[in-house]
Amino acid sequence: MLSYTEENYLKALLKLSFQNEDKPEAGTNEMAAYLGVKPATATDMLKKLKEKELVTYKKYGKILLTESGRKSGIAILRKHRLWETFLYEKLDFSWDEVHEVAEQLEHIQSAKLVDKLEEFLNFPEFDPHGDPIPKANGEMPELAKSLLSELQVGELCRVAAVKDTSTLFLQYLEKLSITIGSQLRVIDVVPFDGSLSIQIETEEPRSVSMKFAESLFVQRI
Amino acid sequence: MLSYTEENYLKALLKLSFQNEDKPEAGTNEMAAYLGVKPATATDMLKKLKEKELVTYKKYGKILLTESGRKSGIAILRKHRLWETFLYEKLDFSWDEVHEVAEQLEHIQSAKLVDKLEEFLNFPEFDPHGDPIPKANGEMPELAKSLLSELQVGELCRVAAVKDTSTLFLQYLEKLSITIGSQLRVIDVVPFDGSLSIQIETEEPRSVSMKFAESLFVQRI
DNA sequence: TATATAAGTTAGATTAACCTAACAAATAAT
DNA sequence: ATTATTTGTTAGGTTAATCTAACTTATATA
Repeated sequence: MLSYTEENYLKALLKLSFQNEDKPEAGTNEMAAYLGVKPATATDMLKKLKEKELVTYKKYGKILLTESGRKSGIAILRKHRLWETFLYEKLDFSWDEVHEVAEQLEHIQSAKLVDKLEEFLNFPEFDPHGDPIPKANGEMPELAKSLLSELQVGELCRVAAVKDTSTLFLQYLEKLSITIGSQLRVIDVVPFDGSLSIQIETEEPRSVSMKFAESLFVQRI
Repeated sequence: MLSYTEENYLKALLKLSFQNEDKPEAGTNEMAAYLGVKPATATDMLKKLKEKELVTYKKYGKILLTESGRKSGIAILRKHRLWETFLYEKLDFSWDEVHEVAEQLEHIQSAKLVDKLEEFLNFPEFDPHGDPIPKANGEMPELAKSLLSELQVGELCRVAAVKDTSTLFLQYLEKLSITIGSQLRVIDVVPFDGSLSIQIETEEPRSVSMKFAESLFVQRI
């Protein structure tokens, strides 16, 4: 059985492996920063995780999840995203409130609970942020995502997920009334600074920064 | 903020205070036994709780919740029972499966979560075991107590309290191994003298007098 | 009342998760 | 290639929650 903390390390490693797309390994400092602990602490924990064969790692080397570690990580991510969906859909939590609570709920131990929760929610494929919810067998529904910044003038898309999950960004989205599924059209692109003018649903076009456009995953339609 | 463990001590103390009806205080060994730790461990923790003014207690003396400690305990009990209700009603957990998971869920920190959960469940007054769910303000719905003599043949109930507190009656209860919480079923009623045949837990049915049945408060389940 | 038993405390140790400070290795910059 | 910087490790310490063993106080019994 994994401790609360061990679970957090595995989940962090998994998330980092998603972030760093093509290189799934992470470094000690990266881990420590992500988890808000000191590097020395991460080193200690990584030794323990290695002992339990959840990560492969050697002194001064890169950290990688083993198959078993990945499986555990996915199970936690699954719980996290199912709980987020529950909070959002059933308990009227807003987009930016779900994460913090799901962060606690993801550690509840009960196989039955997770599966029943999934059933109760009607086997959702994506959480409120548009991220895929792993299935019980570990598979993840794939979604053809592009960044908003990659679209051409005139293209129409649907908001699929956020790349940046910071509260500030989520609150900004809320202010713009953009949610998962919102329809956007790229009206204009300013090559000078990468900013672009977009139409949200049927509203008046408005300008957003390149940083913004690089933080939003969309699906072309 | 209270730690997971501190919360458990407060809840235990509250539960023990319910159990020992008219004397709400508990002893170190009692606490330790209830929580599955050694008495020495309980002593240490009680000192800490005293420091935080959650219990009143002096060396070799009895342990009692302060007002603040009681409030915290009730808040945890509230969460526990709301979660049990959720598991039972929404996720098809069985009666005996809910406790273990609720034991974990009760420690999730989020005022909003509890209140929204309560709303989602339609402000239930009792949990699946028939125990009252404290309201947000700490009040407890009184359980509708009936006299055993008011029940119909076939009805199932839980012993809630005694009306007669005489030693003779209490000793008789002890002999029958009936305590608060014992489950009884009315098997038969004899109109002639008001005596009735009851099944105590899963034992063989036995006969008791009308006087007996009029001295025991029960809760229908 | 004296003593035996039960109840409770203290002291010292352990483990998990964290820290700081000092050091070592790897990588980047001149 | 040498140095500077970044990255990672080690050693030693802290805190919360637990333990065992030895001790003390309170209560029950003869």
